[in-house]
Amino acid sequence: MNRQATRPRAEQGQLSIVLVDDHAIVRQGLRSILDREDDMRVVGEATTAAEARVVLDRLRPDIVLLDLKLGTGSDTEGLELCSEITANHPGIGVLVLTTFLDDAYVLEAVHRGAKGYVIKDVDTSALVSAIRTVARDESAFDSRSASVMARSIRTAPDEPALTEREQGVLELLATGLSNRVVGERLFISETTVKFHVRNIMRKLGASTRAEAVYEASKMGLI
Amino acid sequence: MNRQATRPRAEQGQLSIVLVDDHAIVRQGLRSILDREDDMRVVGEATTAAEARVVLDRLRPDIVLLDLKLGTGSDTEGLELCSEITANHPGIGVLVLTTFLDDAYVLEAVHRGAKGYVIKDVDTSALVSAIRTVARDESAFDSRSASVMARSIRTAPDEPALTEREQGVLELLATGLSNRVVGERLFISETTVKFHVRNIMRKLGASTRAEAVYEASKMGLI
DNA sequence: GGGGTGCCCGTCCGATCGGGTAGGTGCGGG
DNA sequence: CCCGCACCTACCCGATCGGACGGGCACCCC
Repeated sequence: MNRQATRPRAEQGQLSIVLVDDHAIVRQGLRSILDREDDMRVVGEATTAAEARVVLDRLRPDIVLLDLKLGTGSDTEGLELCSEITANHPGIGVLVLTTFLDDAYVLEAVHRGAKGYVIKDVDTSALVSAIRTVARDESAFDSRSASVMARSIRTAPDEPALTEREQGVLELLATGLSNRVVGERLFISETTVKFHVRNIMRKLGASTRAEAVYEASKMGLI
Repeated sequence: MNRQATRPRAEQGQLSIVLVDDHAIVRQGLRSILDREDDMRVVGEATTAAEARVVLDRLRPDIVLLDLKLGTGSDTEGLELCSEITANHPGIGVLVLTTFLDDAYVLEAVHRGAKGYVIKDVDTSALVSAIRTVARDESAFDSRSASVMARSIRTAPDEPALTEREQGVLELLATGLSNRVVGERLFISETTVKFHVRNIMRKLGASTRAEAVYEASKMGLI
């Protein structure tokens, strides 16, 4: 561990990689795995989005392995970082690496320019092969991610996007409040609440509020 | 990596450890971290509950680091394994290691004899210290886990346990079916469905079916 | 045998939901 | 300037829910 890493880029032919993950255990695991590959070199690590911005700006690696769930903060922190990287550093290939498969997240990550999406429970050879794929500027999605995308394309054309108001109504719905009480909380009439509830159910493809809550919960909206 | 590990037990004074986790990355990370500690030695690994049974039976380590989420199968696989280990191998200290904090899981793990509960995003020193704590046969819970337990003690005396029937009703509830239709699906009368729904709501502390679905979703029941 | 629990069923009723109709406002982009 | 969109409101109505009574049967454990 006494190697110097002063140079921003790895040697010729080597892929420089930065790890962004708040789990020390995972970072250590990735390091161990990647250090065994002759053509790869982990040149930096970051544990938060803020730290990642600094590190990436300075090191400009070929690849960044990005965990979308960063810390306990906002769930979109990792996604926003993903957008930023692809916008500001087109040369950096973003390979998203998460713990489990979340349909909404896969799609969001793709929209935001991730070149690959890998679940952490892949074996090590699949991971390094995904990295090489992204390094060739191709897309790397494991079979499960791919099926998620395929499914979403044929089932959900676009719009599960709830408006701000609907989101607020939805959150109160989940706590078991009636339309009338939700209206009182949000200072709107019961009629309006019903209006929003119906729109929520329509957008989520649910036929009752209970199902809407279930779908929203699955999609991570609440 | 060419060391032999033929002997089931580590040398005198060393803690023998077995890793049970389906993520290769995590296992590798744990190995790297623990191998740096002079008094610890990773003597085996397992990726599934079945594999773990064999490995633990043969190696009988001092400590097992157990990820509760094993594979894509049943969510209770890890918990059941936890029970088995504490029942069949009282000498093995179970330190549960999961990706994120799930209130219900922490409690379940404790009930089933886990001596410690650590979230994967702790830093490495906290992890090794937790291992040493468990090795001394003390309890090791990080502050967040401890607060979950404290909270559950004062808010939920015991019984979120749903009966099999209630579980079935709950799952259909989440799909937005009415009491009548749920009854048709389960070949019971609508009245009986209402009976179960009310019991579900009571057990989950919910006042409507929507809230019940939300709570159940949070608790990982559906 | 009593007591606990899971499971099953019924009737009654007021409150609420789901869905339809009809409108209005404000704000931004083509 | 008009269109779309988010947001708000009102009336109506049948279906459903949530909760309150009442009952039953089978099981296991003390």
